[in-house]
Amino acid sequence: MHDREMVVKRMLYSDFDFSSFPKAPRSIRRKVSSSQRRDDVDCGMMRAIDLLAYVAEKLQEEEGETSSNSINAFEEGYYNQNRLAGKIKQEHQANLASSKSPSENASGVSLEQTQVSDCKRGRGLNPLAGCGNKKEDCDFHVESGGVTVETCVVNNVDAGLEDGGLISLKDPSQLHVQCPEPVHLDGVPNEYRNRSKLVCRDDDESYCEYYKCKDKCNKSYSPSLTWAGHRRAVHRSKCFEGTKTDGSVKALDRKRKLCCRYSPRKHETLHKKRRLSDKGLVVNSDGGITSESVTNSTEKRESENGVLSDAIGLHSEDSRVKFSIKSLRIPELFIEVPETATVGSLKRTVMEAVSALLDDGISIGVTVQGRKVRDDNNTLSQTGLSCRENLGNLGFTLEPGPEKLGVPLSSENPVMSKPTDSTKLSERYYIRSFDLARSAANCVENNSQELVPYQMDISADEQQPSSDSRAMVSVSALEPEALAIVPFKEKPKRTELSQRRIRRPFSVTEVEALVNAVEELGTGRWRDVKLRSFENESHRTYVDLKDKWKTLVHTASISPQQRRGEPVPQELLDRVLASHRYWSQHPPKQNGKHQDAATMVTESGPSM
DNA sequence: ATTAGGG
DNA sequence: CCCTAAT
Repeated sequence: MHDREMVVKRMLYSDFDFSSFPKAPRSIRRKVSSSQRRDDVDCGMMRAIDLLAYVAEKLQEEEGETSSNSINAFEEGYYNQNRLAGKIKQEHQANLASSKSPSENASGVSLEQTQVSDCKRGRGLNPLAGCGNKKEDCDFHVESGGVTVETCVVNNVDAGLEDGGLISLKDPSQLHVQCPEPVHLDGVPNEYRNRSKLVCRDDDESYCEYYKCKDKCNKSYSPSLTWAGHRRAVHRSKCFEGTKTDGSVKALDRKRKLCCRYSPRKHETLHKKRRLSDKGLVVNSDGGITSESVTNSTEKRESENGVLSDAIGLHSEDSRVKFSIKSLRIPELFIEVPETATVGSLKRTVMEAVSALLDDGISIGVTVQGRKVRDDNNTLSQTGLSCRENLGNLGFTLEPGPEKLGVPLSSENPVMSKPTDSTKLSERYYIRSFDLARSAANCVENNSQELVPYQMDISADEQQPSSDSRAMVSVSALEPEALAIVPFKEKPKRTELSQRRIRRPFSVTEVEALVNAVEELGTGRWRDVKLRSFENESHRTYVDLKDKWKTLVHTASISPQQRRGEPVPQELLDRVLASHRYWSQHPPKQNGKHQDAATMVTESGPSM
């Protein structure tokens, strides 16, 4: 209840005077039962928005008489009329008081519900329908972002206009409407606020602006709560406690995440830099608020989302490795809750999920160069973590405790099975594996205060704005009892076992060494190349060398203008092409003596 | 474990 | 760089 009140209050922090709106008779309004209104809440919202559209139009007409610029008539009309504020708040709170239970939430429309439902409504609706207005063909767009307040107002408006009670106007100038501010969750950047305006255009070339909500963002997931690890089932029954009716956690594959996400947008470099390290809990209302939206208010998110933060600080001397862990995160956490869930319950769901994870015990994995170090007996230097050679590539992962692995879900808790589908019971369900967490550690070279960029910071530049590896909360419109687990269908793309390695561009020196080796050994002997010229560079695998050669050949084949990155001397590129050409015609003999560079150059002819 | 090639 | 198939 408190949560809902809070939401509503936030919705209503701009007041709306309702006194000038004629109301339908009480008898009519009373006909709308609580359940009806809940079921028809979307319609109610839209009708209210319709009303607002009409009001806006009227205001616009008013404005149009004195100003030719009517673009923002709607908003201006709202903002210029302040004196009738207040009453709607009382009405809305009254509605709250009359709602029977928090779960019904008939009038306390949640943020999620608002946005999703408005998304559903989408465009193409006639905002004037139901208002008795003659206008037609309004292009009515609703895009996600901030329809919240309208909805809130809508309920009140709706209450007054049930049964299509005729209004919203002998003298439109008497209308005094204050435009409610859109309600946004913390961290939503301005771009979404800016784009969240709704444009209502009619045939008169005049239009007003509302808030928009994209209708393509309707995808919802079946509520479920699952936990995953290593292709083996990991069920945390604790996660269900208190969440099985209103929330869920599910691991999803990365592709699925994209379904309800805004198309990527460019962000400032600063945001890019921070993207990965700042990623955290994100509220996603089916396209409304996405993870990449949360790129500001860093400090706050640090405290909110750093599940384990400021964990370790180590110092070093001599040959010791020193590093610090800024934070440990749980980025791949998926949570689904019904759209009727309140923000408060959403928070609780996340909290329970995280708590369950921690309470059930986790183990720490160590990755070096993105590769898991399995042998606990290895020394850091043995794992290639000599700071002299490897800078900033020590990583940690949070994993489920080993005792949690290998448990098929079918033998678990009945909650885990779909209660309505007995055939499913016989299937073996697995919870998708996913990155429970990962972190980057700073490895500082001995005798140096120079910090190596965080792995995440570096890779952030490589990431698209809608990059993965973040927690996301989506909202589902499905029934709470549709609790389901995720059948294991496919191998997860990447788990903590195989974190992507940091990108480390080859230096010219390395390129030269590579060219020298290939000239001598030929292509196809990458292991030998590795051993010959890169044995001490543990982060360069023979596959890396092979790949680099491939890109070198490509680079040498394109025009200099098309090349990127640190320029490779043309002389080297020429040698690359020469070697490539030569070894294409002279496959290195297996176990045979290798051709040396002199021979190659000779046989390549004068064109070299 | 290596190599080759597509992504 | 990653992933996978083929050796």
